[in-house]
Amino acid sequence: MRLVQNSLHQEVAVTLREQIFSGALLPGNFVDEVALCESLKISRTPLREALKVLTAEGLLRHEPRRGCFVSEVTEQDLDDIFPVIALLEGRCAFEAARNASDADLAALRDLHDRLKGHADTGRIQDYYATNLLIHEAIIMLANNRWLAQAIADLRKILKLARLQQLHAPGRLSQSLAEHLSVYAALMSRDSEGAEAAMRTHLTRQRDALRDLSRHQTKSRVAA
Amino acid sequence: MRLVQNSLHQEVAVTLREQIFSGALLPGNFVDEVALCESLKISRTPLREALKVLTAEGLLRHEPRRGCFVSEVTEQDLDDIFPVIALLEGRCAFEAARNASDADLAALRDLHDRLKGHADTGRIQDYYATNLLIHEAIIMLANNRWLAQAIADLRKILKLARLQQLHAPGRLSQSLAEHLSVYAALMSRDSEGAEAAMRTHLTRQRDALRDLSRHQTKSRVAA
DNA sequence: CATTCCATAATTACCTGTAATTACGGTTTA
DNA sequence: TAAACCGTAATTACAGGTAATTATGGAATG
Repeated sequence: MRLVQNSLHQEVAVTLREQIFSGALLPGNFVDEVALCESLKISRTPLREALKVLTAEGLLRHEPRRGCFVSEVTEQDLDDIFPVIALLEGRCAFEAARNASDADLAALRDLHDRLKGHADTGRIQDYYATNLLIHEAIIMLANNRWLAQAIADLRKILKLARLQQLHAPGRLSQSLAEHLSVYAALMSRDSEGAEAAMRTHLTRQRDALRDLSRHQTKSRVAA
Repeated sequence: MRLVQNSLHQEVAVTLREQIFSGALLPGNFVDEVALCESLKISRTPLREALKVLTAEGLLRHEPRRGCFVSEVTEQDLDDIFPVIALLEGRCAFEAARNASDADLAALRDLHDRLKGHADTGRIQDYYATNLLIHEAIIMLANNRWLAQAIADLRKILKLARLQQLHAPGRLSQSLAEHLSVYAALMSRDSEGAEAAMRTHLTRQRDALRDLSRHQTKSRVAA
């Protein structure tokens, strides 16, 4: 019997990711090693190892002899990332349409019912949580480890960007309709239709974000 | 003026990658920390930091309290990875057809001339080197940092797998024809044609490798 | 004879000290 | 007054030591 306790640097990496995604460490911020060591009550070695890992993931940027900074995501990055995710998740939808069992489709149906419920009642947080579950379910159904990995890598960066953004107001009903379109294609085992619908969904999501950020910028300038 | 000397762990990471890709460290092999420290004449800290980075990249697998091992790539991995690269590099070709300047196309023409030369004279090593240059050129022309990053991540794993494989004998002329097909589409600014041709090229490459590995396995069993 | 247990050796993981580099503040100088 | 220079403080990077876990080999036991 082997009871492998994870390395400390792995747990520290998890903690750091949480701190970044929760906004405790903001994009552009300097990562203070000694302060983190004290707050986490660990020594510098495992922390520094975790920093190397997060840097390799793209969440941090490392400047030799100067330290680590939380990565900043530009509009250009989003313009680059979204088409790639659309491509990759589109492929997931394509494969999912072929692989999904009846039970899988039933589970998806349940998720979409909940999604519609959240959209109708306007619960944005719940909507996004369920939305994420659906995306993850479809990614799982594609049953391709490396496809999933590539998407996860990019989604990490998107998650960073989301900290700098507001949520679009009228986006929910549009997003729901797009999701139902993907779902309908999956139900009828239309792989190409599912792929196209998923691409459309993610492309529109980028469009919505872009409109929003334009508005944000304008109000900032106005204020 | 700032003269930033790279961190030691970064240089060690580069060295380790070279050792892996050159076959000095083979897939499945245990990575002996103390032995590497002595051969590289460094202490354990920067080496261990580099190991964390390579692990995050997927080149190494880390088992807590047991050490690091060079990743092994299965046929299933290849079946998963190639379609994704085909998708991503297909997109690169699509964008390249739109972005390429006349000078870019001229440079590509030169590369393809050399590719043909190597194919005609049967210089496999040179062929693969030039082949790689063409792929990289098209990736650069797509001008999408994250698309390039995703491809680079996956190609690292492919490079690992290539150590375990032979080269297909009659593949060169077929590969050349596929490349010329991509090139022709780029020349005529046919983005969708370029995308489709690049996908075909990478799909066929997987097919060729699969046939080869079947043959390898059979001869191993026979021997 | 196989299996379990224990002690020892080897190795990983973590901590801390030292060296090296950078940032900062005050002083001097043009 | 502004700019450049130098000394000090702070911080990163590397090295080596200590603790903790795992692997190994031999002895004891069923």
